[in-house]
Amino acid sequence: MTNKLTIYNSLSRKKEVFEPIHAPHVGLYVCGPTVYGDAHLGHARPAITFDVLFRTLSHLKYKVRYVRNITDVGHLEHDADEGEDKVAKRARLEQLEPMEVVQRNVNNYHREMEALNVLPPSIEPHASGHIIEQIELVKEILKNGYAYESQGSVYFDVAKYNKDYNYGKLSGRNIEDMLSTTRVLDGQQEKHNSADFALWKNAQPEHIMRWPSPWGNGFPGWHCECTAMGRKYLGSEFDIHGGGMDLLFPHHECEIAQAVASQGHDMVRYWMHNNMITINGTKMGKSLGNFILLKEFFDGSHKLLEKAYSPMTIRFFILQAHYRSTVDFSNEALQASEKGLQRLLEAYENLERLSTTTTSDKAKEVDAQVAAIKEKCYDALLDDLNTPIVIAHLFDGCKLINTLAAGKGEISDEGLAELKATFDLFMFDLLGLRQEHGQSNDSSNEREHAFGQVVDMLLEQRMQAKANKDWATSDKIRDNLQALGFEIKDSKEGSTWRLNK
RNA sequence: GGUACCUUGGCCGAGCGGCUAGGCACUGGUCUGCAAAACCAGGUACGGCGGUUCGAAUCCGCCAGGUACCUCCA
Repeated sequence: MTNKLTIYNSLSRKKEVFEPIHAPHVGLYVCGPTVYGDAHLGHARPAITFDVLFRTLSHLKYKVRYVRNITDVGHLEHDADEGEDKVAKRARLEQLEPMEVVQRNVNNYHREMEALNVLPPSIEPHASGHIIEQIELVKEILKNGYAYESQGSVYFDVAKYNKDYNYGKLSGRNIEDMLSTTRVLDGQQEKHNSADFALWKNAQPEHIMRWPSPWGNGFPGWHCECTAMGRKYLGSEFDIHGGGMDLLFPHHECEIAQAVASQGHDMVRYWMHNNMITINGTKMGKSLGNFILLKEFFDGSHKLLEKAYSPMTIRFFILQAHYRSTVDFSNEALQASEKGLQRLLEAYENLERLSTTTTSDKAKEVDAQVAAIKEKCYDALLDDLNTPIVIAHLFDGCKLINTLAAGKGEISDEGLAELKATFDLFMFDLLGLRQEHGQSNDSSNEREHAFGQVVDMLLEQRMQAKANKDWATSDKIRDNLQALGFEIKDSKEGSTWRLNK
């Protein structure tokens, strides 16, 4: 592989060649979930997108420190200044400790990410565990004159900042219009300007989640955590910051402002944003109430789902679209993904059965095809993580394997090894797909194994019947197995089966 | 209202000025005792109207429709 990784930088709105600041080290920060509820399909997208990035960077021999935070404080509902803390609200409703809510949802999130084969990040810091760092950040911004204290809260002075720097450079909005139109409205409000955002919020004693600070008891503003924790673990300048497109404004814009206001220069080189998952053409979002939980996909319990979809189907479905495109949920699309993935995985299994030849022009041709597939997969992945193209080339490999398995064409030992290596690398290591084994605990594996042997036994009897041209018996066995959900595939070597869900 | 973005064959979804994307579904064929699976073949799609160009799904303009952000959201 000779090409370099290019990524689309939201800041420049262009694809750029990725050059780490301190090679071979790479700092990657991604906004993780606010843990006040279960993860839905929308959460899977950034997790999977940046998981592929993490895997790709690691494969390119970079030493990646991947930080994905847990927001467990400071994220308010509704209006950023009036709303209730999301976690605190949930705790109140369920009569739990806030940290009980946090722990439960973090546990669930981890379980679901594991099911999706999303690798754990290097560090997963909690906002609540970094109050001191956030207070320090606020102090620095105050000291530099880009914030003001007001009734126990501290607000970022957007107008002042915008005079010296450029507030809005990431989201591309012209903040001057906003500032001039809104200035008239307030005067006696806490904020000087409605565009200003909270760095620290005063909290009354009845508020459970509050910490002491130079400005009184309170809690940090939402945007502070990422700036403070990103800097703590990745340094005052690091490579990549990712997250969903909906966070671009205000969250990431504010992060930039906070970083620049505190340290005088940018903290992040490349900003990456994944697009949204839509449902009937509209964004899937908690506030819209049209979201489907990941666990509902896995067990098929949501009313919009025709059936359950496995975690790998979800992962494959997401990877079949480019991360910067919206992708629309539908049962039809999901089922298409399910079948496509199955086809790939079965082709991989067929690799085991291929025989090789040592010398043949035909084999050389096939070997060349294999090399081309590998090369194209690399090119696609390094081109801003174009996973749909990678998958398209894997399907080419899939066709090649099946053709060989059908006894047409030849492949050399080396070609076969290369083909397998290509699938191992791209399908499993980089795209992070995996074969799904029903249950992973041993006792059920034993049971499944025993059931499998029973099916094998039946198929053996069917082979006997076929050998005797006793079609009635052989068809009866096949039809009965099919009625139970088994798919039977015949070939010259014998029959194989698969249990369809 | 402001700012971005999107509109591709039955469905999903790549594409970034010329070369078959791919998957699912469908149709025909090969194989098979019959099926299934697999393989082969088949459909020349780019919202509309103009423009630039030897050449446009791809660039420009207008129009139509849609989405996102501007308030919490991955």
